Amino acid sequence: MTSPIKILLAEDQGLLLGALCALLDLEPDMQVVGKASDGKQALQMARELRPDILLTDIEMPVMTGIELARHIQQSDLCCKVIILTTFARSGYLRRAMDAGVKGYLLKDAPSDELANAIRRVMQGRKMIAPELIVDAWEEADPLSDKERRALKLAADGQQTEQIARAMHLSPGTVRNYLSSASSKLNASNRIEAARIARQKGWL
Amino acid sequence: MTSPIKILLAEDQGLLLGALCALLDLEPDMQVVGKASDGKQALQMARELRPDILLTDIEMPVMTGIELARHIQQSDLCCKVIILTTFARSGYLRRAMDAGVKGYLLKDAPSDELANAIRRVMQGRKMIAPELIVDAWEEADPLSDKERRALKLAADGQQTEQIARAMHLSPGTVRNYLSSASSKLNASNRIEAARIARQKGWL
DNA sequence: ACTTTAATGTGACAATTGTCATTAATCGCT
DNA sequence: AGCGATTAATGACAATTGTCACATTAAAGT
Repeated sequence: MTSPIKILLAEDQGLLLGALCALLDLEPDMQVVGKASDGKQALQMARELRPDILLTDIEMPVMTGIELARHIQQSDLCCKVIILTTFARSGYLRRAMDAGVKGYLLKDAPSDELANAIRRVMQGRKMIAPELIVDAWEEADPLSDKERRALKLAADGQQTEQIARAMHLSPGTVRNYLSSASSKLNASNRIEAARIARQKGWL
Repeated sequence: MTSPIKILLAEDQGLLLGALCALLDLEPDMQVVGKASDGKQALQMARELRPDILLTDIEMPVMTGIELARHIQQSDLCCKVIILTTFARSGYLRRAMDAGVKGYLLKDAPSDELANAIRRVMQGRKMIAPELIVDAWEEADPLSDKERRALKLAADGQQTEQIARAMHLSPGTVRNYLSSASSKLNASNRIEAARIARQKGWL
């Protein structure tokens, strides 16, 4: 047997970070070499520690897991990124694959599968949570950037006037954007549109 | 030293459940005697296994952690319940205290604090996440039941007409409820009202 | 029996939102 | 310069929402 698989963890939820570390350290062929609680920190540690695997959450402060994966991909590090997230959203998966990740797992999965997934990825395979494989061939995000931004603000309860100020647009234009977003998503108002978009991971 | 602290875990996120188990089993004075992935299952296991501590999430399928705590309290089990949740919402904490829980911790906390918190609770202390202690003396939930229900549906993007049908009320009445909810929460529309209510844990 | 109180409904009006057709300005491209 | 595409704005109108004053009804006290 060769040297153990060196793993770097990135997860902002302190408890899960520590617990994952305990879990993986139980595996004789793995070794957690570092723990980061945001994306930026993880990137820096990856450069120093040269892990084989970077296991990261998506939603983290400072830098998201997706951005992190993109940076790793563009660097000279030969570190395989595995995403570990709560959200079974097809939009996230698509963006993650574009960023070159090797695995996309859900926190819902039983914990004993994790170590195996890591080993498979080390062998060069890709591991995608089964719940998502079907979804993956779903529609692409139809929203424009402006539509997305307006929808986000609307979902917070801001009204047209305020959204317009925030986006440096006229109220009329904002209503146009929200209207077109709604029609693209087959929603009957901005709130429903936001809900749908969020559920698909487009928001 | 006496026998180890017997712990039952309830958590629907499979990965965290397994990882927590690994983490706690590292402590020499603790022993995880059971793992449940929903509230109902946890209640049944608590009756069979008689753990000293029940460590549970709030948001679980079938039965929430709060309901679970209430059942335990009303039973003859002398099992101390500790809530472990992502959400720093004062409403949740209040309801949890009413249900007689002995601890309320956040998943954000560093993992090494968990074992200590459990030991403290075993000694009869109460452990509340510091972020929440300030919040705890905040305002009580001002919403009526109908207001809450209407707000929930509105937050989904349903419009007055549909909400009215769902609640067997006239559209006018629904608008009245939403209006009064908004004014109670100092919101300027139903969406903002829903956002505020959700943030406080009232929804 | 006679208030009181809470829950529900109505109607009216203003404000906000949704929809659409049309126009204007800007940019890249040939 | 001229063409299409993109982005932003306008105006008009209908629909939905927010607000409030005011019935109506049915318990719940006293």
